[in-house]
Amino acid sequence: MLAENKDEMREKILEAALKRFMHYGASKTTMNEIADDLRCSKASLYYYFSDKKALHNAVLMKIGETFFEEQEIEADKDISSEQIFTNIIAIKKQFVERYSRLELFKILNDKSEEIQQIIRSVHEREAKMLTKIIEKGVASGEFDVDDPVAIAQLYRDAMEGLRFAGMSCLPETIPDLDKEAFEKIVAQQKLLTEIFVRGIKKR
Amino acid sequence: MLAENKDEMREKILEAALKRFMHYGASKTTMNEIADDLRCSKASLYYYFSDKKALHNAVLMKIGETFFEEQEIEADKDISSEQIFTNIIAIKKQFVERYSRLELFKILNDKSEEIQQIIRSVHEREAKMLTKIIEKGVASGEFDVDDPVAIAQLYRDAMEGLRFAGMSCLPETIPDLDKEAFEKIVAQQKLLTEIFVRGIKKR
DNA sequence: TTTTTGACTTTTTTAGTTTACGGGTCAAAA
DNA sequence: TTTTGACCCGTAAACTAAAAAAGTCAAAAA
Repeated sequence: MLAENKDEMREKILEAALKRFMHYGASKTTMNEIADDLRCSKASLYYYFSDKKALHNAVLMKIGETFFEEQEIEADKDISSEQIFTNIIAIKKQFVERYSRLELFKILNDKSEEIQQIIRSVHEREAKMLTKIIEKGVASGEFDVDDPVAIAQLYRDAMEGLRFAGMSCLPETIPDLDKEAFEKIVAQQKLLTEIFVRGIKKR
Repeated sequence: MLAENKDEMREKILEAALKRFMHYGASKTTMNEIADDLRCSKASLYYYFSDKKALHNAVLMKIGETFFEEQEIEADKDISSEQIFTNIIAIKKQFVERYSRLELFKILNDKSEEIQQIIRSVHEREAKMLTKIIEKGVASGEFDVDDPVAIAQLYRDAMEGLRFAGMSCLPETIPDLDKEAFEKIVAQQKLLTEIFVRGIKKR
């Protein structure tokens, strides 16, 4: 037996899968390859995960969880809202750099109900966090906004949207973000954050 | 002869092409169909346009020109910057509604040098217009910005980016904008404009 | 001389077929 | 309870042939 118990084996599988995913991309990784890495049979994987998509989702959740925790810790810090936003941008930047080879978009692109559910819950969690930050600002008298929820969503969408700036059309070929373009996007996110914060500040 | 002179014939072809493009989409329109509509031979079209792409580009330029003129007239009006931005959003909205069936993205998606050139010049023209608006605001003491060019580009990218909000991944299938989602994007653009303008206002 | 055209060639799309690979199952073994 | 080899099966890539559309040109028409 490879592991002491079921959970540990699941964990080992997730680690092996993540390693492959980060090296070759999720879509180019076969169940056989993961099994071979673990010196076990493919059938074993199916004992722990009902199918390949379940494995994808589990990997996704695993890395997503730590990603979110980092942000939420940042969000609770007792610093200016603008500083919080900037720090969150930095965390996201790290995350993208770290997991760029993972081809997350290919996993996310499938329109299955499970994935859609995950995406929705991620959005919700992100929205909650951002709303909380803004509400904190309102409570402290820093901000003057009517509808913190709408403002949070707008901020979120604007940040995400900047990633697509410059491509006036839909890129079916994934634009492998060259260092330069990537840095520019981050710089724009920071600048927009600055303006946005000023724009909702009480005066 | 169908037309008095060469320019008039070119014009007639462009009109026929645009009609077809708007009805069936650019990619589903053949040169033969356009020729048949005009009761002329396909070979005639090639006398006026070197190839199909040249026809695409010409149609693009034609509608793009009027589109830009409308905006530039708006940009020169003597009203508040915020009002100008809002009016430009409305013009763009009309334009998208009007030409949505044209499948512009399919034309724009090809990476040929000619198209890229057009896109670059469009971006430049848009940048110039927005920069001018902001500079006007700076001159009148309404705005306080260091680098109007950078701010204009940021505003432009943020507006464009909002179109992609909510799709956390790259949609290879073109999202035919349902009325509802479309209206939401426009609303967000207006709201972000409001905040953005406040954010760069002198205080 | 300028413009148009029918007949032609070349290129691209599409639809149909085959094949190989990877996802997934299961009864038996450990 | 966990693991496995052998097997099945659906699908996506690879190939192919046929159709359609793009593009050319010499000769006719204006």
